[in-house]
Amino acid sequence: MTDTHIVMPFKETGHPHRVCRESALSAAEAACHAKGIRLTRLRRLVLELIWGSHEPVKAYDILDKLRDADFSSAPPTVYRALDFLQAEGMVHRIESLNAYVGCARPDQRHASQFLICHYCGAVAELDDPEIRKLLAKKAANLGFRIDHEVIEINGICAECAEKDSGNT
Amino acid sequence: MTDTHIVMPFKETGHPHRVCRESALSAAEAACHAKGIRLTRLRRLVLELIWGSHEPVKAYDILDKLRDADFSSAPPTVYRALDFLQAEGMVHRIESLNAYVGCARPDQRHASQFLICHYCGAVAELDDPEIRKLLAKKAANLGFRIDHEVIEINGICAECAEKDSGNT
DNA sequence: TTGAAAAAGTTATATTATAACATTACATTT
DNA sequence: AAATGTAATGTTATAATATAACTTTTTCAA
Repeated sequence: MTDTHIVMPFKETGHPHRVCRESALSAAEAACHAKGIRLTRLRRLVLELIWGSHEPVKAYDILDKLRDADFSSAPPTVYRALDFLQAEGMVHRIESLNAYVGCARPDQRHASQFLICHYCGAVAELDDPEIRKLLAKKAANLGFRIDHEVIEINGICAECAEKDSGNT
Repeated sequence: MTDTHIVMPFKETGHPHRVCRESALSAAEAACHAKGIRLTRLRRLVLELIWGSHEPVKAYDILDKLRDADFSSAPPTVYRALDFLQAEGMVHRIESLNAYVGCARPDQRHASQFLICHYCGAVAELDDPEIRKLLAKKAANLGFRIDHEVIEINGICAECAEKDSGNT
């Protein structure tokens, strides 16, 4: 048996993604209020755009959309918002894609393991204690002090694998 | 006990890094000859430059050095060589650094786990079967088919941790 | 209300990477 | 050796990603 915590699954189960987004935004607002930091209109909008899909979103795509909301569409605008959201754990950067995904659990610091489907582009986020512990142990064996883990597993998700085998 | 395979340690043990480099280059030449592919002067030089240190090397830094050897220093020159070397398993790309390291074991396909010391900049490469298996198991539980793993653990290596605690 | 700090705007530029086409080098057949 | 085809490299242009440095605006608290 596994105690894998699925922070974000590939496919929403029983509700539209809009629900994820709304709940993430409410949580973000509450968290910022609690911490005394500001989820400004810009930051909120960037977070909203990132939550627009299960797929990682690129900085310049966000930037294009900011124009529609009358924000400056100069790069620093989006990168600053992204920096803030990352620092507060509301979004994660996917290094191998230069793209950003929302995090459903900004409240607790956690290690993430991302599964990236290169067929549909969706990303799932896990926080698996066994993986975390094993890596910690291996690192410790070498006297290495872990600061941050980048774990991005590329492959094909269950749904796409099925579709794929359907074709011939 | 662990069966972690250390593909490349942080610190060479008992020999200068030059020895690693020379042996990597000889191995590369032999491998290319055996496979009937060409380790041209350009490709060999790029590989040599990457093996120049334990630290990941950036594409444009390589490019600068190619100029000294009378190669075109236009970006495609280096990116094509890097593509070739990666495809043949002679170098790995570190996604979180946009940089490249030599691989001491180009002969066998393997998963890699990189430990990156953000103090000294050095990178170690592991191929740990336990990690590989655990990730495979976790992925399989979700019906996910792994294609390629990006595992880049950021932190402080043993040697730097020591130095660091030395200062106060 | 005003002054400090935080956020956002603005301009410029750095860094990383690829597309598309031209030329050269190499290996093979003639 | 000449002709040919392919692989490799050169060249030019540009795309994509990201940051520096400075200005203006907003916010909030004294």
